[in-house]
Amino acid sequence: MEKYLPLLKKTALFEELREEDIGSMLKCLNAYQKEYKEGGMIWGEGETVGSVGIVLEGRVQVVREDVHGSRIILTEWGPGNLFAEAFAPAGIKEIPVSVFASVKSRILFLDFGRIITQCSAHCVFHSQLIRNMMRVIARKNLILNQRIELLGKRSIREKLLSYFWAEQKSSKRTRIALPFNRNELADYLCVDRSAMSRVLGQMRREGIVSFKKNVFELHLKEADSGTAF
Amino acid sequence: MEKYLPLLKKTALFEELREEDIGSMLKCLNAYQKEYKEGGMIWGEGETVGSVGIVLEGRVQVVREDVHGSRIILTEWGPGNLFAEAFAPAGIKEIPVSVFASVKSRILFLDFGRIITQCSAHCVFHSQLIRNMMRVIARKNLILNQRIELLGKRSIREKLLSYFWAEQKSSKRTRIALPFNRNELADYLCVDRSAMSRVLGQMRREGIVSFKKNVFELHLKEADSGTAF
DNA sequence: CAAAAACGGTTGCATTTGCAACAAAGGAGA
DNA sequence: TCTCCTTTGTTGCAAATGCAACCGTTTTTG
Repeated sequence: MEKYLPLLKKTALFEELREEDIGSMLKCLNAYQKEYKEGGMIWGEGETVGSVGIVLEGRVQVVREDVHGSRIILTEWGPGNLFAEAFAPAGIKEIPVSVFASVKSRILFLDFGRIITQCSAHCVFHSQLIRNMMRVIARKNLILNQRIELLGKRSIREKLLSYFWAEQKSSKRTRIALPFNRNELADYLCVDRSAMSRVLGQMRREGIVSFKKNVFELHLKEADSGTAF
Repeated sequence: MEKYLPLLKKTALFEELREEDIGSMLKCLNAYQKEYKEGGMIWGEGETVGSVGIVLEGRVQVVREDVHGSRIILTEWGPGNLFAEAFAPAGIKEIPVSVFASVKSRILFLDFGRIITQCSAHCVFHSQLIRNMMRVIARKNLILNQRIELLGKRSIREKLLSYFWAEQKSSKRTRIALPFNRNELADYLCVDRSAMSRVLGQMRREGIVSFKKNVFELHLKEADSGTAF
């Protein structure tokens, strides 16, 4: 466990807490780890969930399957990120989504009830933890709003560009390694894979992106977007 | 103010608190009201916001304008609902959205800092208030996820049907009065207004919806959806 | 009351998209 | 190495969508 303390210290949930305190808090939060292989299901739709997950290694996808079998990737998270943090505080019993490990992953689970309940006098960090939890959920809220904006774009091209810009901005690199293969990217942007492939090909021929496998490079600044459509 | 106490008691923020306590809490939270006329701007994109809003009367729309001028209605709230509750806890200074009153509205503002700060010993309700605040934000999180799912639908028809079903389910009526005119509905579903109008016309001719102005009736249960596409 | 603005529907047309089927390329395992 | 399976790109085609323009109706406003 010690191995992951530096990572945990950097997560939003443990912000402003000291590394040496986190260890003792984890016990207080009934923490346990579990490993998942690629494609392994962490939670299935309809399950009852009372804990939050933190990605220690690997990546997870929060997914929802339509009645018609069409699949949408709601969110995707890598190391240091929390997931399923909103269900318990919202009073949701059966979660409306499934969560998968998209690659071999190691997940840390924390008892949600313990996070928001002031335990005993000696655990003085709880109020900080609650504040942090609120911040985590609030930030996720903003991320979801950005996602809504992305999905509101009218064309595949705009969705791709918006997504690339956002990734570029957050990673601060021009070359970005997407956490998706083409199928997953299409499910994330909510478009048809082959149609997306066609648009990607057009954009490549026009010289505004280049890519190889899941590594993309954008030869267009956001400021140029006026010329892109 | 007393006039609105019954409404406030029913809001998620004051859940499990007694009506007579809410009055004194409002002072503690620096509460003040303001009235807006139809179309009045409550906050503009880029403004600094440290308070949360509660709709007392009327309706508000949280909106974001694209660079190209295309407009998307992120969320829409009526009496009893909170808005802008995520910015302050997320540490956002300049809000990335605008908020309008879509009809004549009366808004109650609460100082966010005061909500999450344990004030003094005599205000014993604060921990309940913080728990409630977390629940509010978490629930909104789920609502945003539903919105993402809606926008993930591939056709205007599916978006319309999903929206109608959701409205029907939450209002528990077959006839639903939408809080949108056609332009706004299109901006909410992120589609072209005239294209939407065309699809609505088709659906009407097929007999699966009827509508007059903003009152819609759906002659199709969700279970029938297999036949609808 | 009259003019202006807002609203909602319609239509033609070019483009985009979804869908299905197939082909090429790459990887994993026997 | 060969085979099988997954991934990615391509293509034809019908259908859906965005866009722009226009028109009739309703609502607002001076």
